[in-house]
Amino acid sequence: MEVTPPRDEAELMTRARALAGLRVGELARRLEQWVSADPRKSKGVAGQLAERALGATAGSLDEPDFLELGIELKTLPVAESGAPKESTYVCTLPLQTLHDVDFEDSAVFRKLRRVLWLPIEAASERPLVERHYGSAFLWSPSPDELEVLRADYEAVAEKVISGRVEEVRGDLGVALQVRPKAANGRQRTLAPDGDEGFVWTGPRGFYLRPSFTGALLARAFG
Amino acid sequence: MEVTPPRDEAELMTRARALAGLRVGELARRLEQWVSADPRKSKGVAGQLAERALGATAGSLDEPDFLELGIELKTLPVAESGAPKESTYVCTLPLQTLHDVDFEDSAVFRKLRRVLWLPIEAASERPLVERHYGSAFLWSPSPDELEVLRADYEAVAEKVISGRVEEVRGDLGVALQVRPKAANGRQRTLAPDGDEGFVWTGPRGFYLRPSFTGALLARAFG
DNA sequence: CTGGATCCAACGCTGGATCCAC
DNA sequence: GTGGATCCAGCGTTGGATCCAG
Repeated sequence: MEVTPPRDEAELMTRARALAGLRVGELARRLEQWVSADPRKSKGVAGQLAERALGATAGSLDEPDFLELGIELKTLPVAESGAPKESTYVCTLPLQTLHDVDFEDSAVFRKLRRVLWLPIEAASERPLVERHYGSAFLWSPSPDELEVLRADYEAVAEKVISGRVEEVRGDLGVALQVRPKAANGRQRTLAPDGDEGFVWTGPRGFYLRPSFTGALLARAFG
Repeated sequence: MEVTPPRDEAELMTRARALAGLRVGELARRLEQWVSADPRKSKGVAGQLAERALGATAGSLDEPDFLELGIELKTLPVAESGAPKESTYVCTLPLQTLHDVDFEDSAVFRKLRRVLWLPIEAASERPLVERHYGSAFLWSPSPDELEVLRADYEAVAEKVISGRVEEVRGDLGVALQVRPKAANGRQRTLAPDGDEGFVWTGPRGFYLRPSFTGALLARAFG
């Protein structure tokens, strides 16, 4: 079952509304995709199923999920309390090429310019296939949110550019956090180290903190 | 069956001499590796079998096949006439990073600094498994050969750096040729295009022309 | 509840080259 | 014979994220 890309925002939202209340297992059945029962082996599966159901461009590299609409899809795991259960992955931290990139030209900005948030139930005692999708909502950062993101981004960029990559840890940032992003802790990649030099370090990614996405949920649902 | 890396040049040459006269199918049997009967699907297999038999470092990335000896292995398909039947792949053309690389610092130079050439029968009507390995010989470029290679390399580098990548075609070069290197013709990669700009173009590789490797054969075997 | 560690699939890139139309 | 097109395996990277120790 392949779904064509949505022609416009209205079509995308119609499809997204049709997901609200659906169990992950039911969507997997419709799309004829098997889902592992091991939680460690089914990370990301709910998001990939949603991509297929909504007609996201398959295998798009460094492009929005809905290319012609300029919209990125993110599932957002929500605990029983109503708060996000996990941080949200944004993109890889480009250690090699951060130097000549202003925030407005960054992958972070491009990814977050327009996001379709799709909440999903995330009580860890409930098996993935039993969890329900929620009501999706479109979001673009407000001027205030943009300034917070920009400040966090620039603090990270400044450290990387000046060769202090080991200071770029998870405790940085109000909204935008940096954490390891790799298959395991032994992975290594190159980062700048002073003029012309390089050091090996762990690959990292940008993430949105739960406090930030929680505020978006609150604004959307009151 | 795993073979340990050769401890020194003498051990490498002893192993290489043991390959002379051996059929590809026989070596595959000893190494317990299946070989496709479709010639299009068995490109490169004779070389990979030789690597395993001689104890080349497995999966070495951008390093010589015999790391501690600084020696690269290349099989050389030889027609009944005694001339090379194909050009020899050297390395990828690094479109992004050619700018600050002199010939002596280039991947081409590093790959060709010291090569163990392993001739192999290449009458196309003979199935791969029936073809025989020949007598291997060590080679390093003579001063004259180095100058030819350098001139070809610099001509290519000059075009790439000045943003004229579309002029970098197979008709360039006396010894060192540039040809497409990709899974298919639709592959695209980025190349410089004037100051700060980029253009999409096909990935390319450096190859040695048959006339060049033919001269090496003639020198080695008279 | 924070932040380091980890999991899978898909795709790209590299290294091994030869195929084959003109 | 030239030179553009192509084939496979192995491994790295990215994009989808969540797991889980302290």
